[in-house]
Amino acid sequence: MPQTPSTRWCPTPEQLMILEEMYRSGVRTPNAAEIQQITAHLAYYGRIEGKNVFYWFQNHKARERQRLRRRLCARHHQQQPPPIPPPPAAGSSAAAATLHPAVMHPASYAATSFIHHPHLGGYLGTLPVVQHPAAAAAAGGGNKMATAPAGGAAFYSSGNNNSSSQEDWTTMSMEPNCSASPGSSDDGFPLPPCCRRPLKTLDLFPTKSSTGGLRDECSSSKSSSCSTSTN
Amino acid sequence: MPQTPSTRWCPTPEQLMILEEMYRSGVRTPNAAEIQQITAHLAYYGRIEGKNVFYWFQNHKARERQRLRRRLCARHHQQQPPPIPPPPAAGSSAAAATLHPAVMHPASYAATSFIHHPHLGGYLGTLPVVQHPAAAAAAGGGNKMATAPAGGAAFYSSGNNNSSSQEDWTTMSMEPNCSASPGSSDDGFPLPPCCRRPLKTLDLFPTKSSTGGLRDECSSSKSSSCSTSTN
DNA sequence: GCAAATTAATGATTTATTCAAG
DNA sequence: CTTGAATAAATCATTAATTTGC
Repeated sequence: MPQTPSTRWCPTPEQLMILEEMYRSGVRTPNAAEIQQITAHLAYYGRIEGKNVFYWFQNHKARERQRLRRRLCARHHQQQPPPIPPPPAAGSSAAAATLHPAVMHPASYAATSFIHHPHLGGYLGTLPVVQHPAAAAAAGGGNKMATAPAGGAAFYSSGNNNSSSQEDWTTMSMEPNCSASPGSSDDGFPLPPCCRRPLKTLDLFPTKSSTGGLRDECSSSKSSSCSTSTN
Repeated sequence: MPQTPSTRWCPTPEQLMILEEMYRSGVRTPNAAEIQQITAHLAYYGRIEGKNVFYWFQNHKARERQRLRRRLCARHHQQQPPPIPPPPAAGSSAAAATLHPAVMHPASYAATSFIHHPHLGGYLGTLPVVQHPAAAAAAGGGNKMATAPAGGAAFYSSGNNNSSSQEDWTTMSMEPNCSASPGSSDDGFPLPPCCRRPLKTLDLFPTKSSTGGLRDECSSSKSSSCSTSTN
């Protein structure tokens, strides 16, 4: 085995820099098409797959939030506010810009601001800052791709029986052969936009408790499941 | 628009029956290839996509567990065990079989029992009961498909800018053009099986608190969570 | 008997948690 | 310890049941 078939992706510094820049620019949950673009561009700097990009944003978002919570909680506990409350990544006071209020309507994403960053000249310029993946639903493709969007992550099953898993089931939308809701329209299912609202996507500090608030995090040992209060 | 372009999949009774039968047979997290098979077969009874199958198993598993937890908790609280603890769907006393201990090793799935059910003559017979998606990793494909498995769910971004999102990024694994770990092996990435163990997958009753124990569930409050409150 | 209003189920997404590689 | 990868839990949102008023 020549060059260590590492099991997991090791982002190169360039890749990382670009990703972080994008994150700071507001990209949080790129959809399939965007991930594809990003992957293609980052591939110039080293091996990378779409799922890596997806996971990176997923993890980065989650851990940023986690870090913030932990920090906040610590401050709240020991009354010792650290100098920089929420320093996102490498930015100035991008705290307000890092995460948009997320109250925009999905339909507006399609035409949302295009970012022009020095580091990412021309690249990010072609990538609309889409906060919510569901946004594109408003665009409504014409073919089945619209119905069966594009693919996803999670459940990266390493799917390979020796069977033929060439095509991707995520994009597979089949039509009935006999009866039961005769979806005859081949290009049918215009996918009624039904513009999903931003879903909430709790920005950083959900106001709605809903278990997703700020669980323990701060309680030194993870065992104490935030048992201090009501729970 | 002829026939109600419903935004979400409405399983036909036949589809539902088959799915439940499969679930009862032990199928919990089919991998991409299996989902593809299932989808293809179910498509005979009505429109269906791969993601629908994925989501169905995901939800069914989660809600079965939830139901059990809730029930157990209720029983523990009011000391009044209900007559039929977990009557899954159309099954007999499948309670014990509904949820396997999930301690089997992934590698063993590949050769696990093939099911022959009266209702599913010949169909389920061709589908190995794979519990954990990672199982197939042991089989090891040969090409890039092995590296970028097959696709997933979650983050079904309805991905369609007007851009070209034809191909799926989930299967997209790119090679560097210049340097940085020149993954030259075209069929490379033997994908070291590294058979993931079931992850713990807190079976039903996690012993490790970790917040994921059995939160409220049973606590009367949080009623309905539907329309009356929060929203 | 039907149709609007409510409630219960459940399909679809997002977030949190966990494991393990480096 | 950091972080990529993966799964489970929580949440949102829509559809089907069910109820209620006429």
